[in-house]
Parts: sequence; C-alpha cells; structure tokens
Amino acid sequence: MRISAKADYAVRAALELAATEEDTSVKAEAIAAAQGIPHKFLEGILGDLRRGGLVASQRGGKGGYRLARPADTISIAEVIRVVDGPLVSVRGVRPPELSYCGPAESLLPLWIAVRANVRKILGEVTLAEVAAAELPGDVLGLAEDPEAWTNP
Amino acid sequence: MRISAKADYAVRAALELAATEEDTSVKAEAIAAAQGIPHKFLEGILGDLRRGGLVASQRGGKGGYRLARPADTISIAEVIRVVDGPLVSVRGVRPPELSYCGPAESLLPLWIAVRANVRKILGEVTLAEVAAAELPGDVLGLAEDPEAWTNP
DNA sequence: ATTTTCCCTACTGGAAAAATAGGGAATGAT
DNA sequence: ATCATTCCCTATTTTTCCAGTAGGGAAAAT
Repeated sequence: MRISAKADYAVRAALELAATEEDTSVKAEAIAAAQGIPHKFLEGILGDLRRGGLVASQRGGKGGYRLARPADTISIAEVIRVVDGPLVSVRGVRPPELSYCGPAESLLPLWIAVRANVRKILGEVTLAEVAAAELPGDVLGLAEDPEAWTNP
Repeated sequence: MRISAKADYAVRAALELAATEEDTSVKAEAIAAAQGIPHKFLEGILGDLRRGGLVASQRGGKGGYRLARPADTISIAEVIRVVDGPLVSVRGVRPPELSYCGPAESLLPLWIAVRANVRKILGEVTLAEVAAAELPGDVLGLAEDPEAWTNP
C-alpha cells in the first residue's frame, strides 16, 4: 500500500496554506521552497486542487494561492482524493468493483474493512489540526504506541 | 493507497492452499485456473512465497505447493510483505524514514497512525479465517457498516 | 507597458508493474 | 532407463504510470 508523491506533496502544500493567515495568498514558488517540492510539478498539483474546489488562486503581482474553505473543514482524505482519485484501490479498481470466488470470497469484506479504517482516520483529521500539531485523541493514541514506530 | 496485483494474487493463491487439506499439494496451474491468475506470473509469486518460508513445494508428477505452516498462523500482512515489501510506504519509503518540516511536521505521526491501523487489521486476520469466511469480530464490524461500501 | 504570477498543453525519461518465453532440474510413474 | 510432469530459474517484453520538465499564453497589479 503506497501513498504517492503527488498525494504527499498535495497535503504538504495544503498545510502550508492552512498555516497562513486567512485571505493572504502564498505563491507556488514559496510553497515549493518551503517544502522542497519541484516548482513546476507543484503547479500541476495546485491546479488539481483548484479544479477540485479546495484552493482559490489569484494571478499577477500580489497573486498566489489560498484555501477556498476554512482549514478546519477540509480533511486530509479530501485532498488526497482530489489529486489521486480513490483513497484505496486494489489492482487499480475500487474495492466494491472487485469480485472474488472460492476461498477468496471473504477477501472483499477484508479490503472494505481496511478502507473503512483508513477513511476513519484520514476523513476525520483536518488540515487545521495537522498544521497546528493537534491531532485528534484517537489518532494520537495510535501514533503514540512505540510499537507503531518499529519497522516490520 | 493502492494494493498491487501481485499482493492480491499472492493472498488469493495462499487462500487456495489454505482451503486444501493439509499435506496435499496443489499445482500452480490449478491455482491459476481457480483464481484466474496468469500461470507464469503466478509461478513467480509462488517462488517468492517459498523463499519467504510461507509455502513448500514439491516437483514432479504428484508435485505442487502447500502451506509451510498451519493456515491459522499466517496473517494476510505476512503474505503481502513477502511479495511486496513494506506494508505501507510514502513515496516509496517507510514512514519512519520520512522527515517533514514546518506545518507538515505532524504529518509523520498521521502516516504512522494510518499504518498502525492497517497493520492491526491485516496483521490479526489469518489465512484460515478468510478461507473459512470467519473474519474476526472487529473486522466484521467494520465491514458490515453499509457506509463502508459506499463509494466516496 | 512591464513585471509578476498563475495557467495550460505537451512531452519525456525512467522505473516499476504485469506478464511472457524458454529451457533446466528434480520427481514419480511406467 | 525413460518419460511425462511439474517446479525452478533467468531473461525479455510489454505496458503503464509516476515524477518531473519545458515553453509559452492569459490575467492582474504596479
């Protein structure tokens, strides 16, 4: 299960915007520099976010990007979906479109359960919370377990 | 977050073996036919599983594959790790190797939490449970929620 | 008018995923 | 001993998608 560079970059860019005062715009170049993201690649991502209705843009001298909605109303899941499509997929298709037979039949509910669990986390955490380093209690609980940081 | 064809195939192949009586071997071709997996591709995957110590093989006329350990001691996570490496990665690297700065700093514990949650499910569910269509209670609970089956 | 910045299209290089091909080595049956 | 079967290994192909690049056009401010 791999999270793409695009999704990672998109979330980080959105976090930079979330950390800015409302109604001030940030230039793509500034975001790129702050987060170490290739400038032109980031421009494409910001375009996706704009078309997805998550950010607004302004051209010209004092131009730049800002969030289209308050940071505490945008979940991490939303950001990822806008740039990457479905949050979880198996062989490129969404779990509900899969069909298994024989002893593999219960694999479908298993993938569904995994997806539900991922959704629960990424869907409840907002840009505001991550930017302020104030993750919800249940998420913090998971992340604080030292076991969660060990490798295999 | 995408689960590869290889991981999906590997789990399904392992489930076919789990559904067989112990100490009887199944030919690669039979598994391929039962699950609709390209034969030669599957042979490579079975080779990985063997080198990973999850299946044993036998050549010749009555040859084939069987699980190297009881099906209730092999988790889905183990199968995926053997063929695909790390269960969860961001831009190809494991979460603990990542480093974020500025407002993105709390992104790391978030990915860790996601990974912990995925591990909890795929690490506790065994081949025996899936093959017998008897998922653990907590997993079933997640999968039974109708909300979990809706698309976005 | 000029500078700045977003915006759009195309495209490229490369890696990884998915699958194929062909033959060598072990095993069991005849 | 021979033969069919099946796993085993290496290499190659084909495809797809990811990540990044390039160049210029359109809007806005100064």
